[in-house]
Amino acid sequence: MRALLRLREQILSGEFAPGERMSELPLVERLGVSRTPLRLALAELEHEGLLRGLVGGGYAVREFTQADIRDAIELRGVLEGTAARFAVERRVTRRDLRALGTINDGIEELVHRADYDSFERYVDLNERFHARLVKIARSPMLERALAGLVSLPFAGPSAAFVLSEAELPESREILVIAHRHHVGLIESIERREGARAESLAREHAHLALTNLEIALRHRDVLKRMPGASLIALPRDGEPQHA
Amino acid sequence: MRALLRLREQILSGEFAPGERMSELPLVERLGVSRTPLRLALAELEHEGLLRGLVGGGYAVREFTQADIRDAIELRGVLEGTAARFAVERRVTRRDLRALGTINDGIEELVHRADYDSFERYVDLNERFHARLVKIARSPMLERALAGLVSLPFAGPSAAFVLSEAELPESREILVIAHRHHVGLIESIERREGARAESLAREHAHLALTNLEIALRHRDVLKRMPGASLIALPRDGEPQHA
DNA sequence: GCCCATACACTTGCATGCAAGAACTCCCTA
DNA sequence: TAGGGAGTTCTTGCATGCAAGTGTATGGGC
Repeated sequence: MRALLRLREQILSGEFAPGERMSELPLVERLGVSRTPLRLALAELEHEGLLRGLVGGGYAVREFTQADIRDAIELRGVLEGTAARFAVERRVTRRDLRALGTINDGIEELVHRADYDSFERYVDLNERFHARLVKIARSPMLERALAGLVSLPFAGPSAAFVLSEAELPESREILVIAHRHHVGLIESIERREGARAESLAREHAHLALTNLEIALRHRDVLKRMPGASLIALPRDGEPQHA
Repeated sequence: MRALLRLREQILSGEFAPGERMSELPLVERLGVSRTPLRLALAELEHEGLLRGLVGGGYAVREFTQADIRDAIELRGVLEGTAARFAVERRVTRRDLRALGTINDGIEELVHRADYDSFERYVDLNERFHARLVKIARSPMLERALAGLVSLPFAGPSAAFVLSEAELPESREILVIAHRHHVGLIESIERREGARAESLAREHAHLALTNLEIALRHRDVLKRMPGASLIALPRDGEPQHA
């Protein structure tokens, strides 16, 4: 377990160049564990998507294009939209809706604050809102599919909120809009409006995409995002095909 | 690798009771491999969804409810629908469309035949159609998400076609309808009708669900499906909550 | 007779040693 | 000088031995 945690941390902090082969022996002395747990950790991280297997055995850090990130976020929207629709179709309880409402009330209080503690609490509440939304869909399969997506460092529901920490002017508005999306989601689920709930969840994810595109224009901000070194940034003047 | 293949095969053929602890030492002599590759295989199968980790370490064969299976198939529809929409939005090439058409023409020829060889060819062509559909979405993230789903034994695009092999009267009609769905999918993608393409793919997956529900009424047929022993069948007179 | 404590056995997790395979380099030959 | 072959080294994959933790069973004490 130690091997997994330390290795993931080192990968996300950019200590390995994407694409280069990660030989086991150097990693053994770097992480202070034996090859057996290391191999397990490498296999685990391949499943998470952070590593990719090489042809002759061995692994390399995976590199993500901006298109990959866009797709991952959009797919999260698609799956969370399905979660919202499932919640509607499966008669969510009032208790679940109240829980969502309470979390979102907590978010509302924080939207207009600017200190770092508030930011941390915001991220925590936001994660809990999204986790609860998936939970009320009552679908282990859906939970599994979403878990496979948000294991990617930039695909989670709060990944792009490095912006508000950075106090960019756009970030405040985005928090307001995100809160409004949450309100609409609760409302549409309560009224059994499945199609609206699904679209809203998709649009909500697109907000993260907007967030990300702002971050990509402020690369100093992007650097704070864990796993930023895994993103293939196009060299200036070399447009990346969408 | 040997360990992984043999273990998966034995699980799918029902040689382990769902829920019971799979100790390593008995598996070692059963599979004829050492504990090291065995542990890797166990971890791999946990990721595939066939095993679940137990609290104090160790694994058990996972049991799937009918609701799980329904959800997995519906999620495949959601993701393949997204693939179809991506294909539209990303300007699929004529070459890709031709390839889909060619595969589907091959399917049309087989729909009205009844021999076993034709069944095998049908399954092969069907798999290729779905694989190509995902490919033309040009999204590695989407491919990954779908791969995580269809690793489940009953969620793949051809899993429920044990029916037509069994020559049930309903199965012939279902093949005709499935072929028509494929035609509609190609058409809508060609005409850049993203919403229609997405809905059609979803409806197409629902056909597999219909298929499965027929199979659940003919349990002798269900038995032919690999991994059937992992399905929690409700005891008669004990309705399963949907 | 019942409950608690201790000891034993079984389980998983880790480390190390070994073998097989592939790639790279160096040398020899054409 | 260039190409091929052989040797060496580095790589991953597998097996086994060992230790630590947990659960259970048995015995002793209250």
